[in-house]
Amino acid sequence: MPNISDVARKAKVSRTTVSRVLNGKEDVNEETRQRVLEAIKTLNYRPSALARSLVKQKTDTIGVILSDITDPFFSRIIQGVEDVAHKFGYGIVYASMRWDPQLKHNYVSFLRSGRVDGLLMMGHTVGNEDYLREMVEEGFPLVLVEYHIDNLKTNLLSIDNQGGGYLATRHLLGLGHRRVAHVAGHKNAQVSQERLAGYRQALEEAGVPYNEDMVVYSNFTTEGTIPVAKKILSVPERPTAVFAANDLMAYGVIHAARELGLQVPRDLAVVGYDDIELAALVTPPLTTIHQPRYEIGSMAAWTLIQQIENKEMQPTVNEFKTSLVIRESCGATLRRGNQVHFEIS
Amino acid sequence: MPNISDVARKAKVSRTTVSRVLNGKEDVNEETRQRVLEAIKTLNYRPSALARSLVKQKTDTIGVILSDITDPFFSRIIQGVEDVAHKFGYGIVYASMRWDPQLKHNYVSFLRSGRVDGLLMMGHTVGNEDYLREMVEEGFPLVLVEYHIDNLKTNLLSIDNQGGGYLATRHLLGLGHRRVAHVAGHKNAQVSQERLAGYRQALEEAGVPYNEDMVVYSNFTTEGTIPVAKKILSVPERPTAVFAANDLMAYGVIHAARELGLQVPRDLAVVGYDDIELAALVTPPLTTIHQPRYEIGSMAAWTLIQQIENKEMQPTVNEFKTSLVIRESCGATLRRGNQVHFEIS
DNA sequence: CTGTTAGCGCGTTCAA
DNA sequence: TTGAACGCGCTAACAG
Repeated sequence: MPNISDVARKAKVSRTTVSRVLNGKEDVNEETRQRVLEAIKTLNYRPSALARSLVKQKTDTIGVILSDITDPFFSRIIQGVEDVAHKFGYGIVYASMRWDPQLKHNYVSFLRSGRVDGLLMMGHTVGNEDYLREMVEEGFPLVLVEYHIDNLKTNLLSIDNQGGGYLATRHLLGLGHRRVAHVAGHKNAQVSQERLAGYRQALEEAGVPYNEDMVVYSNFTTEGTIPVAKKILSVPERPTAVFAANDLMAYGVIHAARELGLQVPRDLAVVGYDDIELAALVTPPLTTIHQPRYEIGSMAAWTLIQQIENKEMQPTVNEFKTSLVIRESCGATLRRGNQVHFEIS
Repeated sequence: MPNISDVARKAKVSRTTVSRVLNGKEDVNEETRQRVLEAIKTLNYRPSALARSLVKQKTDTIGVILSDITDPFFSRIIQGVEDVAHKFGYGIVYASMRWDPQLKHNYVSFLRSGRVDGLLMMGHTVGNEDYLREMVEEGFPLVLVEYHIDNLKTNLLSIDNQGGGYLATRHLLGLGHRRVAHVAGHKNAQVSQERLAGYRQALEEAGVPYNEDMVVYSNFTTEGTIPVAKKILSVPERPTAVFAANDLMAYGVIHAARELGLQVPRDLAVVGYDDIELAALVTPPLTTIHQPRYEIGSMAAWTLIQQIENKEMQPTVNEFKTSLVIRESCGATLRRGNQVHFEIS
């Protein structure tokens, strides 16, 4: 790979001049500029982003660290992030930490040691994260999505997870169910706790005692959910409804139910969470909690870029609301004709 | 952010010595080492990966460029890539080019200008890609997945797409179908052409004339497929079977069919491609073409790392086979009891 | 065992 | 309009 000196030599100018045409400065004689351009072309020269970043202390890149890059929940969020980032001239690099706090920490160090101008983190685990505090104190641009840390003054986009869990559970209770189970997400994921809290809130409001045998933790995947779903559906007093903390797990529940000879929604009502694209399109179409994912992604990217380009900016906090989307997996729409009173959500 | 000189000053040694303890060299007095370590800790010093990469001409990072990071097809591949890369001490950065050749080109330039040691590319578009030729000629480590370019001597992992298309179509023909439609993928994706060729091959073999009205192009997404699927299912002599070039589009077909009052598999047989995780788990379970995705991903990463660490290596070519997974979306298993002769695949 | 010197590839003064 | 000199933060070669 040729470097800027090779070009300078070939064009018979100084490296400084090459640098000037590279960066589109005006004060270069048109003739020399052409000479330089030609040299660049014949040498097939490409400036080193590395060296450039080193001297400018700027990479024009943002890093996105997420819990699991294969989770469809992130798909629309990522689109939002990309659209905004590209518009502002930033590239994006992703890192997938696969719910491993150690791997997450590694990636944070990896990326912030000069590789990116700022970090967007989403899909978090609960744990010791003093290093995030340090980052914030040092002024490293950071945006967290769905991740509240006490006394941490940084940009935060939160989604009303408790509200979502509440909506989902209330819907099931409103349909007359009393034995409502909950399949929670990753035990050390913050959203799991919040959605569970919403579930409990709805139960309490309806006067249904909380029974911890009705709650199982899973891992946000369909495959991982099938066995635990089978277990919870095999107890003597089996639940008649399940609220799953994401759509993938909801399909795990549905699949498990089918293997046990139960039909959804006839024998079991199921509500999911996330409203992934497929939720509307497969059978049964899933009743689920919708989140404005594209908006979350674009807002997150915008916030991060603002902080990168304006270090003085005060941290912002945005809360996004969720909504219930009623489809067919809990029988509400089917019953609409004759049992409207069941549907109160 | 403190730098290595700050540490050196604090520990009252030279920068070189700091560098030595940083890189775990043995020839450092234990006492000085401790002094340095302490200085590092109190200053909260973190070495700049940027500067280090600049001097070592090595980033310990591989870049992965893919067509659409939100496509579940990539999920297991990515897991394979990550497992291998981490084992060898490499980080990974992803870029999603969203089927935009220009964006792809941009990301290639972006990443190879010193940001990564090698590039893994998958999910390709057909187009002018002389820049890939240049990369290969310059010896830049490169692995292509499912992307054949004439006379390009680089590492290639190919999957037998034509064979997969053939398997899928033959299965439908073997079940007695004669009006078999095909929903192809992105028009400028290479895999689309190959799977289409397999479709035609099977038709020809069965003596069924090729009818181009039976082929529509879509974009590998469920949403994008619903309208075109509706169109192809609304012709007077409507198809009784559809081979879709990926599973997401197969679900688009199924959804469209349902909206038209057709039941799958009773009124329409559908075969997908990819065998994404959800394919086995939603209703109807999808008959589809399986590809060894985890193996593809791990092999791709391994090959790339080999080339990075051993520049003399000869390019390797690996071809992976596909297989047909029979589930319920084309009625084969349902008929097994009484019409076994239909099933020849 | 430790320090000095040189250089990775570039951008940015400041003079000329 | 151009170039020399310096520095970004780090590692490597060579002395001592």
